[in-house]
Amino acid sequence: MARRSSEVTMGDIARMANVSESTVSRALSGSTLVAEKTRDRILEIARNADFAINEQARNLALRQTRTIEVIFPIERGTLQQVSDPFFVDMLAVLTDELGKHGYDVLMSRSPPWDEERPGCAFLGARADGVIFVGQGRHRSAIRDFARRHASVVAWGAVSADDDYCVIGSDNVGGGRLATEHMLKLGRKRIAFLGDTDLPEMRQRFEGYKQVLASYDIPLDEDLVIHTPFDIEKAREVTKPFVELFPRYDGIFACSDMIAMAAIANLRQAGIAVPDDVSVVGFDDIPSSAHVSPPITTVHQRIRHGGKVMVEKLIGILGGEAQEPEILKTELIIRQSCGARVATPS
Amino acid sequence: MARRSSEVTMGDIARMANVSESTVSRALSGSTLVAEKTRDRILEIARNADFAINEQARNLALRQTRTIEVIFPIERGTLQQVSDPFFVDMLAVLTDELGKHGYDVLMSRSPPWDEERPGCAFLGARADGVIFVGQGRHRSAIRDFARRHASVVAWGAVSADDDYCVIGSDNVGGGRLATEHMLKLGRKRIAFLGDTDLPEMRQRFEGYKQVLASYDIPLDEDLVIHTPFDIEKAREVTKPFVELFPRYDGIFACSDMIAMAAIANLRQAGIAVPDDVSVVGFDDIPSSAHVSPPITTVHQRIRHGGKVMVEKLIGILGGEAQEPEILKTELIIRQSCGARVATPS
DNA sequence: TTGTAGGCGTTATCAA
DNA sequence: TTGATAACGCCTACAA
Repeated sequence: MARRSSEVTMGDIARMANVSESTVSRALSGSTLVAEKTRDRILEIARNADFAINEQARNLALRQTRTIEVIFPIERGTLQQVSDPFFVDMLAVLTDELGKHGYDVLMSRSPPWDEERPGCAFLGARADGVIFVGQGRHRSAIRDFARRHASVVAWGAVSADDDYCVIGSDNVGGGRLATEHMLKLGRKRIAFLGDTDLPEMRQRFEGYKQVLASYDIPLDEDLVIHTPFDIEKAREVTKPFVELFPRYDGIFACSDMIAMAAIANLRQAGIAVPDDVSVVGFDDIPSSAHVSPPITTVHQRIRHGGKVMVEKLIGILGGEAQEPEILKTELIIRQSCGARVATPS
Repeated sequence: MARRSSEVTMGDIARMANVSESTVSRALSGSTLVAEKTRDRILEIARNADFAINEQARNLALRQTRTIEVIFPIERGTLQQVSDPFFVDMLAVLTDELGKHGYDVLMSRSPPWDEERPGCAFLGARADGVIFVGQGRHRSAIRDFARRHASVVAWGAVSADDDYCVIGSDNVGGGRLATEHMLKLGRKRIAFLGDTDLPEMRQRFEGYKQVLASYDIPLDEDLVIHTPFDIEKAREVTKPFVELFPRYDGIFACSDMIAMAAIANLRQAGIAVPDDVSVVGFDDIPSSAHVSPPITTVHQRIRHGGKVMVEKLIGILGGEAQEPEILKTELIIRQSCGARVATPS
């Protein structure tokens, strides 16, 4: 139903045009060192022959790849996790921004060191640089990788001892915003839903704890629920949690998807959001504004973050050192935490 | 903060080990034509030197790319469109499946012919094959591309006159399922929300019309609303539409995101779903089961579809012709269309 | 078991 | 303005 292309090379075109390969190369690259007539003739021939340049060879000669590897270090099998709109948005931004700079995007779901060949530190210098979208549980591996190999930029939890360039949201601040918002609304017992094994979530948890402490509220371990990202699993995990009501009157969910799962369970149990329980999410994914109730959430500047990562990486490729950057987060107040505030009439 | 890798080549390793380049090559590729001692010594040296093989050169020599280009032909600027979980799920599946076959994934958001170089039919044979995730408004361009160049597989509306391998859902059937479900529940005036410029949506619209016809219900053009995918825009577009109530008592939305947007507007206008209006979506995205009300929708077998596309493409690369395939759709009944049915007690 | 030589398709340098 | 020629880094006969 479809055939391989005919693999015409510059040599073939050269032969057809009765010129040398170099002339063909010049004509195709728009060099001024070719007579206009010659160029036009060559282009015509190339077009008719369905010539497609071999980028591998070209890049080899030019000593470049013009490719950036974008890695989503996500456990295999947990497909749903990627469905989190966060990843898509990020991927779309990265693809666009890298494209503007002339780079292609090589997608990976596993870090390069998973694919070792004997003797190769890692499989293939197939990209000029690498962007990790999330560091997951691989921080030290990434650090090691960055030290030895390609230019690296990562999205995730920024910390003082990073020795590669990390860009990420102010998760601690975001956690504070979310928690404090509910306390100010008069909520007293705020639960935390998220996976504190992940550095970013741990930072959000940190912000949560800070605010509790500043309000002299002791941390209730029973209200800290280890909740995965995947909405199905989050739904399962939060089902028994819902029964703890009324031990809590507020929920800080580490992502909007988790917030949705929790709200679904609460509703099913006849617990009203926000009347009985306030909920704040994290991410500000597109649909969070359009569900019922619209979710109050901590906005992450994903678009901006993607742009910054690309800029930094380009900088690094150009030989400049780049500083990490922490992006401000912002509380988007909707209706899931307290009608008193959200629906002034 | 990160340096380029030192670009050690096989030649360097060879020199360090006092052997020829070919021996290094053999050692690294696990050939049996190397003495074990030699190999171990070479591997040791390579590892210490942080050697990373240059895949470009390797692939050039092997006359392969081991790369598949995955194209999401989505208009630039409409970032949100990609956020549709459909795309992410598909991308994740494709990445996994292609990975199993040893292929890397090159992401693109624009078709190759957008990046013409003078004289090149398209920029670069940078992949062994191409997967189009959605054909958008580019059908004839894709057809042309497929005829002349790489091995192509596409996701989208399957039609009899395709001359390349298209995989897609039974959209007509899905449209029928959705529409008929509401009619059977006693709804009489079903609205259609979607972008009929896109072939897949047109097929769903086709199914919708077929059912109306079989029920002797005339098509009411005012109830056919040209609605974009992006949830924000869908929300805007459906706002005035909501005011047409009660001219309709059912809505067939071409995607779950559109359904969500419509439901949000209905609720805001005080119109109850499903009591006043039934809503059926399309896609069965993960969150559709966890919003309120849970959305009745037409399930697309995305995972399966992705696998099939990869299998077909691999087949084509192996020289076998491949047939197009239409994937069954299934109605997932939840609560957005009629409590009578969805909540038996 | 190892080395030599030629080639993969392109670009760049140097002559002509 | 054009054409040899030598890279680019790796692979693979063929020879030793």
